[in-house]
Amino acid sequence: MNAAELLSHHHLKKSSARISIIRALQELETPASEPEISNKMGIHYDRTTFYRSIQTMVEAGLIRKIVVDKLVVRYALRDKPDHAHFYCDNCQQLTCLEDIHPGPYRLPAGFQTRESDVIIRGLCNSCSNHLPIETIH
Amino acid sequence: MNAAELLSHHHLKKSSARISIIRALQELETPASEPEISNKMGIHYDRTTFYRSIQTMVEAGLIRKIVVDKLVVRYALRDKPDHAHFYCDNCQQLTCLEDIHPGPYRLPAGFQTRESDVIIRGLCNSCSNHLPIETIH
DNA sequence: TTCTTGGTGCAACATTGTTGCATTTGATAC
DNA sequence: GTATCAAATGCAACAATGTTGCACCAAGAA
Ligand SMILES: [Mn+2]
Ligand SMILES: [Mn+2]
Ligand SMILES: [Zn+2]
Ligand SMILES: [Zn+2]
Repeated sequence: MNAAELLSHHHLKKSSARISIIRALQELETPASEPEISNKMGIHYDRTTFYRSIQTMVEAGLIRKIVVDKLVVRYALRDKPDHAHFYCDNCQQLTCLEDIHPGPYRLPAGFQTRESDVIIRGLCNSCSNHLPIETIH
Repeated sequence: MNAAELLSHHHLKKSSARISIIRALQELETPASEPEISNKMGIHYDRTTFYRSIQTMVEAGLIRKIVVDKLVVRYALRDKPDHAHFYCDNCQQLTCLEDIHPGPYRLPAGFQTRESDVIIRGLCNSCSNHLPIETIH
């Protein structure tokens, strides 16, 4: 599904910023940070517009915002069912754990879930294999 | 358990900053942000020292850092078993869901979990009762 | 083509966390 | 108690990320 189709699917106007953000995310194929996305978007990039566009698309459900930790925020197209994410403390790579689905959670009476996040931090397979234990503090 | 005992329990030096952070968290009784904690700490507050002290105590396992979203970070004493947290999009209150425990998760081979977070966002019981539906956008 | 709503670009600002370095303090040994 | 030394603190400067106000522009509908 291309950028224009995704936008009309979510009842959003087509606009240059939105289209280039979506294309950047499609090329990157993995959840990406603002700097990573802006690199793909080339010149004529405005940070304010980025944040406003991202927010619109997040609220529309087109894009997923994954907050691993303060200073570690990644964005991804919401093209797969919700799933947990693994963040490697060593190599900073974010891995989609598409087999781990959040919830459903049994909440106290009256609480309404809008969205849930599962973030697992640790060492990824590559780092736990290649790293001598002493260097992991 | 008082502040000094908690520190020695975790093999950390007693220091004025650490003690007053712990006391603030004990008084607040709920996960609190840096501004909330610093208010409780009164005058003679230094933000750099706060962040260095918090980091030390988080790494020692004395304090839990709960990242709800960028610009929404809360800290709490790690005095209960790990549990999920509910963040109300309307009133911004963070509720401990002590009955919901994260994981254990079955990860791909080689992945090692160090810590996991479950954040559920939506409307709390108070807000879903009192709020007319139209005002929830 | 015109109209209108909403998107964009820019400047200024806000919040939260970090780094370097000189000074002070807590814990231990004497 | 006093000396010692590593570690904690305080301050200034900086960095990263997101927000707000406002003038201008562009997409989509009439
Ligand atoms: Mn994912
Ligand atoms: Mn809690
Ligand atoms: Zn890794
Ligand atoms: Zn609420």
